[in-house]
Amino acid sequence: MTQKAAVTPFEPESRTLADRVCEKIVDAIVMGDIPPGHKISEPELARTYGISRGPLREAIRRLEGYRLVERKPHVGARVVNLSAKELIEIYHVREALEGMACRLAAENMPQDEIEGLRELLDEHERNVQELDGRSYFQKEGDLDFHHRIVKGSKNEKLLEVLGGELYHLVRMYRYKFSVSSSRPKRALKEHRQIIDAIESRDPELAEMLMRRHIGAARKNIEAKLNATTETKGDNHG
Amino acid sequence: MTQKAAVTPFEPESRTLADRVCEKIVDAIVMGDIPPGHKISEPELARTYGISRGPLREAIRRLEGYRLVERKPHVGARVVNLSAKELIEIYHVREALEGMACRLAAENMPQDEIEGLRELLDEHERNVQELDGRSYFQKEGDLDFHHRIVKGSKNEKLLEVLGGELYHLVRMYRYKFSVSSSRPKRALKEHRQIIDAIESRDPELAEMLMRRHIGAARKNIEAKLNATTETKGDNHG
DNA sequence: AGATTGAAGATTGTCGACAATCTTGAAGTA
DNA sequence: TACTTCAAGATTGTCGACAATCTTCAATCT
Repeated sequence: MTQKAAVTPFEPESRTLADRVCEKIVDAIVMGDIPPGHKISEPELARTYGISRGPLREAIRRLEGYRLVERKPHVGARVVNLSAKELIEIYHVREALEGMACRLAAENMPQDEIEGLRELLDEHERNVQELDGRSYFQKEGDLDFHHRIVKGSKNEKLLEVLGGELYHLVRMYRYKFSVSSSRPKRALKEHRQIIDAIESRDPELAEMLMRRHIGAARKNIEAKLNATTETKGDNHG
Repeated sequence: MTQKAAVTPFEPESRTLADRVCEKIVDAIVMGDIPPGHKISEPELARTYGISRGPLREAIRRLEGYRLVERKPHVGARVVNLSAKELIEIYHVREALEGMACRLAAENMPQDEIEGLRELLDEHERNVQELDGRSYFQKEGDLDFHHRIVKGSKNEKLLEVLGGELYHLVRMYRYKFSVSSSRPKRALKEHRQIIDAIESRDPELAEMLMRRHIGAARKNIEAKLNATTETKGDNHG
């Protein structure tokens, strides 16, 4: 708190190089700038981001923890290319985990967070009415809704697993499949039912509704996949 | 397949240095040789295992992925020291995840794996009768039972999450709390009920029984924690 | 022609050294 | 005495270079 801020020209960026570069690569992968199945070349990325291979390898190792890349010894890392089966598997995991999160949220979520969630849903409703159908922002909003419920469960481990391993993958693939946002009104109604159950402090109902909600999204994807499998086959030709 | 094997004296150890050292450190932490809360010194461990800091940092980063250590920038890594709250949280996650695994196992587990699981339980029963009470091996056997069911779900992501983030922590703390092995006969009976439900291809019942089983273990730990909290306070003084 | 072998190139794994940051302890002051 | 300051030591972050391994592709053999 002395003149420290004056000495450093722009920002000290207390975070490490690996931190920042990892974040950038995550965005690049999630946004599709680095497509699924693409090779992760250490020298190339090191040049791209202007850093040495040391912190870059640290960043790549973190991406592996996020399940965004897969590494083989002496061969290198590639961006994951989820098969249809794996994508469905993730939704089974989400159903179990977020169902439990919803149950715990019904027990532990503070009243003010519940009210904040209701305001979020009101905002979503305005977006849905406005765009009426192809609600682009609904996707982010949907993840925000789910994220807040997990936080409301007050279970740190739940947040770690969902946020650390599954969240990035879901973000990565939400652009391909319009996951429940194809029926935004229906999803919004389900969201309101869920928050009602949480506010009623009814853990069993809250869990059941969330599992049904995610299960419906899964079946929606399964249907789309079955439809496209006929014409296009598996992904990644 | 030429005389390649003759050239290499002992074993090529195709695995990387980081792989082997990581495994050793995992064992050291799980076995308690490196106690919870202990500082992970890079130079010290590098000397201990006779390697450079490069692969050692790789190993430590992997330990962070296993949730066995926590790192802070410019400070270092420490072995995690789970609070009572966190330990309970893990059992909530297990209840959700393994409940789903059990549901899926009832749908997907092949008949031969089910029979293998029955043989495992027969072996457990012999151990229980033999030792009648303090069944040391029951702990490993219990984890083996749960692991096989997760494999039987045929859901790779489920296996990744449970095996990658939670399994090591459960192994690490199973020595402190005798988790359900305090009632081995009861646990064995529950295991048989679960495998019956799986063989009956009854997903709902299978999930319910597994969740009840893990929930009972959790309540068992909660009781022990409440009992010891009075005398000893939180862990890690 | 097709398959196999081998060498050249590139990439990953490992190492040692330097810079930046944190921790520790003593010296100095109110 | 208690608190602040600061300097020495140690630790982590970063870098560049070398070694081991993999990949690629051309030359050779069947």
